[in-house]
This record gives sequence, C-alpha cells and structure tokens, in this order.
Amino acid sequence: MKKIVVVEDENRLRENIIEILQMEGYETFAASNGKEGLHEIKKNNPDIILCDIKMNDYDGYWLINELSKSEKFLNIPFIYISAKVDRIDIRNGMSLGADDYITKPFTRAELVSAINIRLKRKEDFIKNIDDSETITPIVAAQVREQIKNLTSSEKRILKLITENRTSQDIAAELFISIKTVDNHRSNIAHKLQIKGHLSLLKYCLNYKSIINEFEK
Amino acid sequence: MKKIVVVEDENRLRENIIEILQMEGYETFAASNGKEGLHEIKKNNPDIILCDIKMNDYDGYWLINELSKSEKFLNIPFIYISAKVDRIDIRNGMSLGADDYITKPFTRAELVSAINIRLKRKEDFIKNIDDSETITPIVAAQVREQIKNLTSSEKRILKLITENRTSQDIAAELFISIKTVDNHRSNIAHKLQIKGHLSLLKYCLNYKSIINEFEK
DNA sequence: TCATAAATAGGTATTAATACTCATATAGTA
DNA sequence: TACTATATGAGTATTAATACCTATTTATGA
Repeated sequence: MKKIVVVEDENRLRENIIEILQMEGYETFAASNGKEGLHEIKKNNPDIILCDIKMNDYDGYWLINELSKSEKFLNIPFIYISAKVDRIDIRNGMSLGADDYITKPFTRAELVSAINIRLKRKEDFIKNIDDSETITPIVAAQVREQIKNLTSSEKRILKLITENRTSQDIAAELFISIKTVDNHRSNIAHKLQIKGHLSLLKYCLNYKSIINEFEK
Repeated sequence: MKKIVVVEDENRLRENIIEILQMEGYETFAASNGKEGLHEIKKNNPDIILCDIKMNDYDGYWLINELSKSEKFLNIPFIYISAKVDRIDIRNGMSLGADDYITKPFTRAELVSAINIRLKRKEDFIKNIDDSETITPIVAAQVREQIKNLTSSEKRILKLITENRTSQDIAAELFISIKTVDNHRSNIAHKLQIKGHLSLLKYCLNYKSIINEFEK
C-alpha cells in the first residue's frame, strides 16, 4: 500500500484530501504544518508527499528546505498545493526542488490524477516498463475516426460492451431484442473492419479509454 | 496530430528522438539550438517542447527565459533533457519554469512515457476526465495478490490471453494441447475467483497493465 | 516412501458471440 | 415520389470459451 504524507493547515481541506486518498487505497499520514509533516515523513518514509505551499508557520517552503538537507528524502516525489494558477508563482515551489503541483481549488480527479501519474512515472523509471500496451496517438486517431462513423445506437451499444455487459444484458437495459443488439454488433464489426470470434469484445476492452471519450 | 518541437544540438540524438516521436504519431519540428527552437515554436505553436538544457549556444536556459517573456508560451509543457541524474542540477531547469525533465541516457520508453504523461495530464486538467476506468491502488493490490498465487504455467498463459491470443493460438505457441490450455484457463479462473462466460478474457484485458508487471 | 502440487491431456455439454440472410417500419433526402 | 440510412427483429449455423469430469506423469517435500 502506497503511503502519502499530507501537509495542509486548513482542517476542512486536509480532511477532504485524506478521505479521497483513503478511498483510493492509499495509506495517509496527516500533518497541519511543515514541522509535523517532517516528523511524519521521517517516521513513515512515504512514497509521496503532498504539501500546501502557504501555511501560517513552518510552511511548504520551510519543509522543502528541510527535506533538501538530506539525500534520503530527495527521492520522494513532492507535490505541492498552490493557491494561484500563475506560472510565475508556481516557480517558487519548483525552484526549491518540488516535482509537481496542483492549484487550488482542485477537483477530486485532479488530485488523484496528479498523484497517480507521479507514482506511475516513478515506477516507469525504476522498472523501465515497456509501454507496448500504450495506445499511441496514431492508433488513437484511427480508432476515433472509425467510431465517428457509427450511428448513435451503435455507439451506445459499443459503450455498454466496454462495461463488460453481455448482449442479453444490453438488450434488457435498452428494452430491445437480443437479436437487435447482435445485429448492431455485426454492423459495428463491419464498420470497424474487424472480424472473428470475440474480436469486437477485445476491441472494446482494448480501446476502452478512447470509446469513453465519446458522449453518453 | 500533436506537435512537438525538439531542440537538441547533438545531431545523432536529435535524429533518434525525432524518429521515435514520428513513429509514435507526433508531428515533429527539429532545432539544433535555442534560437532555432524559438523560431519553430513561434511558427508552429506546438503542444509540447522537448529541449536539451546544455547546448553550445542559445541553450535550454536561454530558451526557457525567452519563452517566459510571453504569456502565450507559458502554457506549452516544457520538458528538458539533462545530462545529470543529480536532483540539485535538475532544479536549475525546474526553477526556470520547466514542467518536467528526462535524464540522459534515456530509453525510448522513458521518452515516450514522459511526453505521453505530460500531454495526458494536460488533457486531464482541461477535460477533467472521470477516472472511473482507472484501476485504483486498492484494486491493483488485490489483483497482484491473486496473480501471485498462480503457477508459472498459469501466469504464462494469462499473459498470452492479455495479448488477445486464443486457446488454439496459445496451444500452438507452447507446443501443448488445446485441452491443456483450457484446463489451465479453468484453474486460473478458480484461483482468481471468477466464473462465467468470457470472464477470464475480460479480466485479462481489464487488468492487462497489472498482469504485465509480472516477469515473462 | 508417501503425499501433494503441477503440468499434461481427453470427454461431453453448455453458453455467448459471431456470420450470414432476410424482413419491416420509419425518418430524412434527392 | 423514390431512395437511403437507421433501428428493429428473426432464423440458422458455427466458433471459442467455459463447466465439470477423469486420468497420467513428474517433481518436490515431509
């Protein structure tokens, strides 16, 4: 389980962040100022640090500065929270050695995304994972083109297939016959230029992220 | 098609990077120093900038400084290439407002990963994509636990299923009977506590990234 | 030596998806 | 008006995967 130290002096925001991160499966350690944060970091050796840059005492700048005194902590990704979107301000944090930042107010998705990406990135560098599984932009563009040519019923069914739904299930959901669903499946397969057993299912699961770009 | 300006004075490395990025489906614009780079950026309005920090004349520092004079360019993600792994050195680039960095020598996967992640991150923030599709750490941990309990034959077959291979195909690859493959599939399904038609295939495609963490 | 796990293989039945053909109603367009 | 695309539904056959059985060989550990 990945460990995160969260340093934030606004109680409401801190608790909010903690709750989100716990739901995402992280082990969290809370601190309301930099000094407490440093204590938690030394004690728990987290995988990532999330810290507000502006706090009343022992703020983010102080913490970054303390951490930079020891080699040991330089390798822990440090993400800071800044109140301003302005790039010039962001630099102050980055100049002290932070790895990333998010700006207030941020959404749940932004928070989770920033943390997941930074951890994934770190793992990528360590394990040097081959990204043969990654959908390259050129493939993504082709897939998007093909999906554009589907009718709205076809797109609706395509999206349901990505959710692991069976034809029977989809038929029940849309109040139509299984035969209708299967006919749509056949037509979709033709338009996507795929054929063979389970090829449509495989297509949907493989390009799930692209299919979900389209409106519901 | 995403546009990338690549600024690198070592011809060999630059051509290498360009080739990789073109194969990944990006539109590339090459420059061998900061001044040329600035010209390409102004002309082509790229989605991302990749720039070596140390070059003979008009280096990365110069380019970042020039770009920071105009609001217009502040929103283009800037990734720089640094020769040293040392974090202290990295800061010099970050302090000037860069968004990310990669260190020489880097692999193809590192390069592509850094660029894709930065672009994805930007899109995430713009479109605020819901990450319902994202595998949360808690789910990932459970999946890893389950896969650990598989035998090596089972793991081998599991990995082949994630590659869209059929039982027939896998049997041919491993010089074993289809029945053997299907028996392994059944045993795997039991260990993974899944049942039902196509559930194993769906499991494999959904947790592809986790399954591929395991050694070949 | 005995017990167990793992890998191998076969049999038989069922299920969901696909291939292919056909048919009907409706809405929009040349 | 006639044509076309779309959505709906059915029939029939095939395929790949799954469920549930049994069985043999080999290696490993108590």
